[in-house]
Amino acid sequence: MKAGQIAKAFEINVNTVRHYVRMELLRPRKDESGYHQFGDEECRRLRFILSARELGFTLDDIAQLLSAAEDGASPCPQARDLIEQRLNDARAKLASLQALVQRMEATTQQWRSLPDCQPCGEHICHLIEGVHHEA
Amino acid sequence: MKAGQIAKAFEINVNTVRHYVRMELLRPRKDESGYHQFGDEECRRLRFILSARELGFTLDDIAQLLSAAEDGASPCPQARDLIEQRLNDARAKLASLQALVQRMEATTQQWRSLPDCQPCGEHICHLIEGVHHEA
DNA sequence: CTTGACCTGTGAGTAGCTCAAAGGTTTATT
DNA sequence: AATAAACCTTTGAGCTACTCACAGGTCAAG
Repeated sequence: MKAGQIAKAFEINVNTVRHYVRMELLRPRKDESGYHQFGDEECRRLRFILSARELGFTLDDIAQLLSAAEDGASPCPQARDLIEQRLNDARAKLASLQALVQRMEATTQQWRSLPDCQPCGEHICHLIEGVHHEA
Repeated sequence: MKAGQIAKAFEINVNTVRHYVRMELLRPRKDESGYHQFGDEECRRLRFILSARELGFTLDDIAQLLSAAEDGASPCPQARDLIEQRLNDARAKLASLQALVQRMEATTQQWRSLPDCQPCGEHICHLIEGVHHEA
């Protein structure tokens, strides 16, 4: 299997495959003419990579897990640790994103009843700066 | 006002100020010895930038809005358009992040009742690959 | 024997900072 | 003064996970 073929098999961009090769998450052999040869082992690794990615592991995490597994160790304890961290990260991101969406929704809502402003030398955009002409 | 002072005044990292200068969102004059001079106009711009950032505008959006305002036009119509787009983007991100967090939560939950696995030549990590030995 | 479809490695672009390095200026202390 | 501390400047690079462009090699079909 060459790069394009494994990419098609897993339905991912061939550049993603090459990216993983560059990062050394995948380490295919090469044939005489310099083409990568993806065998069963590489398919196994790629399947693992994609599953882990789905679960929010970073590529760096994945590299660690793969490297543990290569050393014959169980990657599970690390996986349990790492997913906790990623889950915390994700929850934090989620919270700030939720707050952002709420701010944006409230803002667009408000803007519907406000007129456009003209540059006045004081502010650049009343809407954005939240300056509501009172009185 | 020099870079460090305006940064402190707005409670942001001085490197962020410099970043905005580099992007030309801020364009302070320079004194004889090459130091940036942030005056009222730059404070106004920075206040605007930070407000817009809070509302989810990209720095690129902000550059457009500033440039419109500089041309004497009202940035409001653009702002209304752009925030719709950013809101759509944010909602999409939010949805996929929510899905991720749910996947992660369900997964960590499941993992609590599953033992660590050993490398078996078939899979790299049963936990991650979701292979549950059935029967 | 040429065209087209692959393949390779490398460099750069994406967003918004953040930090480091190398060097100039100003201020405070001795 | 001299010197050191605390600023300032520009520039380049690092972060994440790709994605694309480019230059050039390989291979199968017509």
